[in-house]
Amino acid sequence: MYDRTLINASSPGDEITVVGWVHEVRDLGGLTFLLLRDRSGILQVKFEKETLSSETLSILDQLYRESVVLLTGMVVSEKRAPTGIELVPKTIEILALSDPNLPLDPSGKVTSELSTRLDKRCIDLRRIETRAIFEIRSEIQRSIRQRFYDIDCIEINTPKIVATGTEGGTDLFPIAYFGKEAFMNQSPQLFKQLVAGGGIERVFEIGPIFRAEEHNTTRHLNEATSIDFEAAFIDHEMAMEVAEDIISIAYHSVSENCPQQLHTLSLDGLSIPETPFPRISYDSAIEIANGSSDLSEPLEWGDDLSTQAERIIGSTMATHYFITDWPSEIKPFYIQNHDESPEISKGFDLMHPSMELVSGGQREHRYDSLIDALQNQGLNPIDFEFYVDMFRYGMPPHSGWGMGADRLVMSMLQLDNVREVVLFPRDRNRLAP
RNA sequence: GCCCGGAUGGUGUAGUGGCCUAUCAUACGACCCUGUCACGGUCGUGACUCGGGUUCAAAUCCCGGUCCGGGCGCCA
Repeated sequence: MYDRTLINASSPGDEITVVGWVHEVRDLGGLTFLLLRDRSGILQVKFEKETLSSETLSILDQLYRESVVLLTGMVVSEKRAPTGIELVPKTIEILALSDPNLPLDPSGKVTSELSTRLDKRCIDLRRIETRAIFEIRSEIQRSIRQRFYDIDCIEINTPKIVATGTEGGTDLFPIAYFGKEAFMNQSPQLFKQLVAGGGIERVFEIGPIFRAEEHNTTRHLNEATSIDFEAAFIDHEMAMEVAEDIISIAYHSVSENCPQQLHTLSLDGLSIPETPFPRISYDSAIEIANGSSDLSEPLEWGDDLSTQAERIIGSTMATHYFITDWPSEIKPFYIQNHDESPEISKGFDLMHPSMELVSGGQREHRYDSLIDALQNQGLNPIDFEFYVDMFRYGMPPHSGWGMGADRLVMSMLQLDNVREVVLFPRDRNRLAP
């Protein structure tokens, strides 16, 4: 559209055309500085009034912050300028005028509440901090995708409209489907198993999941992005190795490729968690929690870990860690149990000190055991026929996991609300934009 | 689902019964200013979530609604 030069690619002596947003105007009287912002940075433009035409002066007068302009001119070296260079303009053209009453301040002089920022996300995206978050999120997904390809995975897409839930169907969003009962899928779980256990063996998917729980926390959403992995002929131990490798590669890539964005977020020298992550059993997790005086209610074997318990264990571990050997009864039916002690499962969780990041395990691939497991959890195998039936035709041993992409970004960037890392979050009361 | 908290100019805030004709910052307008970099200075514009109640008097107390934030449960 325009043959333009990016701000960070312009150097002294260049005759350039730049386009972008008016970040700020500083009128000193005879001299006016305009700070122009594009996706690459901010450039100071100098207007000396006595050299300007009345036309240019009147344009300058209408330029509210966040208006979009096109400027041509000469880049000069100027040590008094913030970036060491400034633009001496020849022409200025307004591409889009902005209303002066901005719904939030992209220059960051006045802070805005998260809810205001989410309501006006388009304007919020003009803040360099917000942009840094999504640039990093993209790098995380790019590097993870790359790693999956490197370990021979195929990227798949499974349906988001389903007839039945993963673990029952209580917390699903019902939708109208030509007169039939249907739901938004809460997880690709069953489908990715069918693909991995089909002929493809190694698969991954990065896609949306939907949960209808009316929770109200800073780490839950009703629409989230899940990074799913599933592979045939690997056990839960190997699946854990893949999980920690994926986390590790994400940290390394961001550290290496996003120094500018990390700096913007005051995260210079991002610390990279060391692998392998410690593995602790469910039993010792309970022990750690119960050994703390901060725990208000002691846990009994078979209880799920409370948020408080998770925090206590997290601060004790002080790094990413796995919890293994969970009681079978609190893991889903598709998780395989240890043959020698069936009350213990081959399920695992990968925890960040502040929250759960990954849930996975070795799957039950034996038809009879799977039917038993379904029934033990009060589910009707008939409801899962499309899935269960396939286990009659040579389902290989397989394992996998699902990782909360939003939580990965949130925990890496030490943000206190998952909505910060989702462009247009869906929560209990937010459905737009 | 249970529980707690909040709503004041465009934005972010101060204000716990009369001192509020409501503070400050930013924004916007006018004027001054040729090296700002959160530019500065002077003046100005602009707001109490809605409905009901208590009171001589309500932004402030009470009840209800709406909207929002958060904790727990559960999970990714």
